[in-house]
Amino acid sequence: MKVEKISELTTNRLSVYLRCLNDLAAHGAKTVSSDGLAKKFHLNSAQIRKDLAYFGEFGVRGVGYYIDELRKHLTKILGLDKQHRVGIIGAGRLGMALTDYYGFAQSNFTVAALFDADTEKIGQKVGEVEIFDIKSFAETARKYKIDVAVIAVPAEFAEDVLELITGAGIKALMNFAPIPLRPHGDVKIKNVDLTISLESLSYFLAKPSNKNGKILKPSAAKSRIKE
Amino acid sequence: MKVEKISELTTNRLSVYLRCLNDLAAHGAKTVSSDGLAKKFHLNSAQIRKDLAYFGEFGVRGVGYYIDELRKHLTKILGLDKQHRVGIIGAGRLGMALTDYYGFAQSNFTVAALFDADTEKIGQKVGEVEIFDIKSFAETARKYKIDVAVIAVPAEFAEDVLELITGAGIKALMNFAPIPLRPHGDVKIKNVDLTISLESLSYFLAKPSNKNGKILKPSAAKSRIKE
DNA sequence: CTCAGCAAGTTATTATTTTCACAAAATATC
DNA sequence: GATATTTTGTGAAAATAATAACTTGCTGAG
Repeated sequence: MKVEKISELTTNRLSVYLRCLNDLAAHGAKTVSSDGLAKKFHLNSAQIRKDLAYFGEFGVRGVGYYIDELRKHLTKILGLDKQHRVGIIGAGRLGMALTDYYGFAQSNFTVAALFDADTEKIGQKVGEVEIFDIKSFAETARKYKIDVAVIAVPAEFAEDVLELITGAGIKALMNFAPIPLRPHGDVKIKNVDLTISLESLSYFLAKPSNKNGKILKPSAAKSRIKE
Repeated sequence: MKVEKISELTTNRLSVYLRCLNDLAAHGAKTVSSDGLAKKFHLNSAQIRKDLAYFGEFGVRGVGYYIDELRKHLTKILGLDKQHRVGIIGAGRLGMALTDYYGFAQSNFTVAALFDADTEKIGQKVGEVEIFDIKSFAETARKYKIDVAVIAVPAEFAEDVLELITGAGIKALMNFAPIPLRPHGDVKIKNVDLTISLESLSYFLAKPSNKNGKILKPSAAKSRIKE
C-alpha cells in the first residue's frame, strides 16, 4: 500500500460503503465480499476493493470482509469517531432547517450556534441553539469550540462570510450559497449548489431527445444560413 | 459540431457560466472572451470554449462572446425558459424549508404541492402550498401539472417513494434522502447527499496530514506485526 | 486592401478515474 | 496434506475528463 493522494471520489464512496455495511449489520450479516456488496448496492466490486486498499488490508482472501471490523475501520478513517461542532451562518429558512436536520443529529455533528446579521433574530433560539451576532463569529466560535461552518446566506454575502470564517481558523465548511466558493489555503469546502442541481434537471427535461425521441443536431439551423 | 453525449459535468458548468454572465451583464459588460471569463471566475478557458462548442458556435473570433446573446442561448439550452412545477414529498423540516427556498422562487421552478403520509399534516398549508396525502400523489401530480419531484423523506422510505413517483410518470427528481437512488428507465435523479458531504468534511479534519503535518503510512503498524 | 492581433473552435496531449483480469492468499474438501 | 474454490489486492487496460497547443476566422488600424 502506497501513500498517495486519496481522491475525494474515493472518500465519498467510503461513506456509501459504511452505510451499506450498517444496513447489512442491521440484518445480522457477519461478513461480506466486495462482490456481495457490489451486487446488493449496485456498485463495482473492483472499485470497492481498490478504495479500501488505499487505507490498509482489511479483507481476508477467500472470506471477504468482517463487517463489524470494516465498519470500525471506516468510522475511524472518516473521523466519525470524533465529535464535531457546527456553526451555521444565516438563520433564514435554510439555516433553521439545517439546524435540526436529522442528518446532523444522528451523526457526530452537533449544531452549536447559529449566526445572523439581523438584529431582530440575534438572541432568539431555534430549538436549543442560540442565534448570535455574525460580528461575534470569531469569539463565539472559539467559545463554543466550533470546527465546522455551514454557509446558508444569499450568494452576495457568501464570499465575505468565507473570509470571516477562515479568518477565525475554521478549516472545514459547507456552502449552500449558489456560488462556488474556492478555498484559500488549507481549508476544505463542500459546495452544495442546489441551483446547479435544479438546472441540471431542467436541462434533462428540456433537451431535444426528451421532447420527441429524435436527436436533433443543434447546429442544423445555423449551418443552413449559408445554403 | 457532432451530436454526442453531453457529460453532466459539462451541463453543470453551463449553469455556472450562466451565473457568471449574469454577473457581468449586471456590471454593464457587453462582450467577454473565454479567457476573460476564466480569469475572473477561476475557470479554464479551453473548457469553457469546449463546453459551449458542444451546442453551437456562439462566439465571434477576435471578439469573444456577446454576453446577452450567450445568456439567451444558455437559458434555452438549460430549459430555463420553461416553467417547471415541483412536488415535494415529505413535509418535515427539510421539505418545508425547501418549499420556500429562494432558489426555487427566483428560478423557473414553482413549488406546486407538498406530500406527506402524516394525517395530522394533510390539508395544512406551508405558505401558499397545500400538503396532500402521499397516497394521492399520482392524481394530484397530474392535477397540478407537476413535472419535478423532490424527495425529502427519511432513507427507509426513499425507495418506495421513488417507485411511486416514477410510476406517476415523473421524469426528473431530486433526492435529499441519505441513500443514493438509481433511476429505473428514462428518469433523471439528482442525489443531494448531505451525509456524504458532512463525512467528507469529517475525513478532511481527521486525516493524518491534518493532525501533525506528517504523512503517516497507515499500513506501518500492520506490516510491523510480522517483524 | 492588407496585415497584425486576437480569440473562437478544434485537435492533440495529459491526467484522472473506472473497469478488467489475474496472481496471491486464505479456506474448505476430500 | 494436496487440491479445488473463493475472494482479496493490484497491475494493466479502457474510458472519461481536463488541459494545452494549434488552426481558422474575424476585426480594426494603417
